[in-house]
Amino acid sequence: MDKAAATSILLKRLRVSTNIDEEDQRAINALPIALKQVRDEESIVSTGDRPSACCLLVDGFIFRSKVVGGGKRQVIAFHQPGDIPDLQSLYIPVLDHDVTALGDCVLGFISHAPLRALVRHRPNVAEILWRDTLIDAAIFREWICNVGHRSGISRTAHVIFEIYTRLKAVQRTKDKSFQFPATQVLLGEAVGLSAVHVNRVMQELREKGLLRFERGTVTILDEAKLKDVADFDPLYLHLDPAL
Amino acid sequence: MDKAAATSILLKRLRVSTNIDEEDQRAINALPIALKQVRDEESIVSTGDRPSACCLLVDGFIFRSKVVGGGKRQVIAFHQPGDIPDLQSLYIPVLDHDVTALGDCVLGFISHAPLRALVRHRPNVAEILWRDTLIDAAIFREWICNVGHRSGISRTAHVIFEIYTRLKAVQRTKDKSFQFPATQVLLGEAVGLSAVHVNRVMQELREKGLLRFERGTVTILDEAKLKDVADFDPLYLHLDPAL
DNA sequence: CGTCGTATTGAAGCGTCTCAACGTGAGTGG
DNA sequence: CCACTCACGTTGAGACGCTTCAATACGACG
Repeated sequence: MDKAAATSILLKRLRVSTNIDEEDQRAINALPIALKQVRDEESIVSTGDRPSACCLLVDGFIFRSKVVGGGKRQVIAFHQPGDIPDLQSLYIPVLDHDVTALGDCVLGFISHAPLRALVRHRPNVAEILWRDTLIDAAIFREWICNVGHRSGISRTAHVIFEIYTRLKAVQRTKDKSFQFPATQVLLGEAVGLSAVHVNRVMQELREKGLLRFERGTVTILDEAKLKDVADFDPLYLHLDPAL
Repeated sequence: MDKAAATSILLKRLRVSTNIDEEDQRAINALPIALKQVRDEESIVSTGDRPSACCLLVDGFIFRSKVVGGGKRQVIAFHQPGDIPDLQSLYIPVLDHDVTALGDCVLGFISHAPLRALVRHRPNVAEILWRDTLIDAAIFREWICNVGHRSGISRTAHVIFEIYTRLKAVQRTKDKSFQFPATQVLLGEAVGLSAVHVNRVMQELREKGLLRFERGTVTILDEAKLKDVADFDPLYLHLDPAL
């Protein structure tokens, strides 16, 4: 895993739009990226930090979380390769949540200065990055609905189906299964359920033949039914930038 | 309420940063804004729409919502004058939620074309607008925590304290009270509680001497205690752009 | 081979929901 | 100006989803 791999992931992500021209690509290629390995559960940036770089997730998973009254933790997002989980730090200096590695992963740090310069001089790139943060927000909105109005089984199915859909979009699923090293405890922190209840929900999902969730790998057994139980409509992911 | 008033609200909002220069202000002043009155509960834009303009809230309140399985509605945001609730439509063509008037209000529509041109030629303005959408996202994150991990009374206190804090920041509160024409049903849709339970929570908040919520006006009785019950930390609002 | 994190199971408790009834005030038409 | 209506707020009672606590099982790892 080297700098070229990181640049390639970034380019792939930005090139979803046809607006990127050769000049833009050259500028992106010229971007300095500092690679770093982090291990499972390792903190990347935390609440109150004022980072001077953004972090591109090159390989592995990341989650973002906030601490809610009395020390409980709410997971607010899961990220996959290609995502820049703290892109907002470019324009909001103080971080209002924590970013943590979910399993071992590879990061590429891009300093704010060159990134800001890129955004200033390459409006096409700026638009795509802005758009990326807007989709981030769209996912947050869906998560509000998820924890706000769906039942335990439905919301659990929903987060998993979301991850599945996003991974499939970048060819990171094998058949109907994918790696996802979250524990039931962490999943509970994401959907606002106790770990005990997540466990019961998982059993129900398994018994109903919808999915298996075991030791870091998820297998979708019945995609249509799962989507139905999850009350999942992919519109909010805005996967096709033309739409 | 005329176009000058709308432009003034917009300028005030954008000028939070010292980065805006005279040239930027001229460009903002030149922006065509079409005023429109809408009445309580009237739909402004809906899921699936492809708006060709963004809407600046000039006076009144707006809420955004999504429909969750089986017709239930989740309110995902409340907006106040100066906000542009559908700014994201500038770069995400299809809307993934509904935008509705909360009480009668005055809107200023700004077409995408001149807004995109402004963003292209005035990077200072682009940054502030981008920042605005990032703060929007920060508020969504906090709402996930709210519905995910807080008790009924705490989450209800939290939304109200958030509105209070944001209104105070733009001098739209009188002493410790402000206008807010939401019903208990709508509030329930925002915090993920039934209307019946919101009612009971409101009684508890009143009995504890924390706040009164009556016919469109909210009065904060004990700011410190309410903040405590709400588990409220204003960091996520990023009110001071210098921080 | 013991230890520790994770998954699993059971049972009791409670926060919130649902249903259903009733109160209240504002607006409307006769 | 009264009677009607309707939306909103309020109250009570029973049901249920989920939590908490506590104990056990399992598997990875030093």
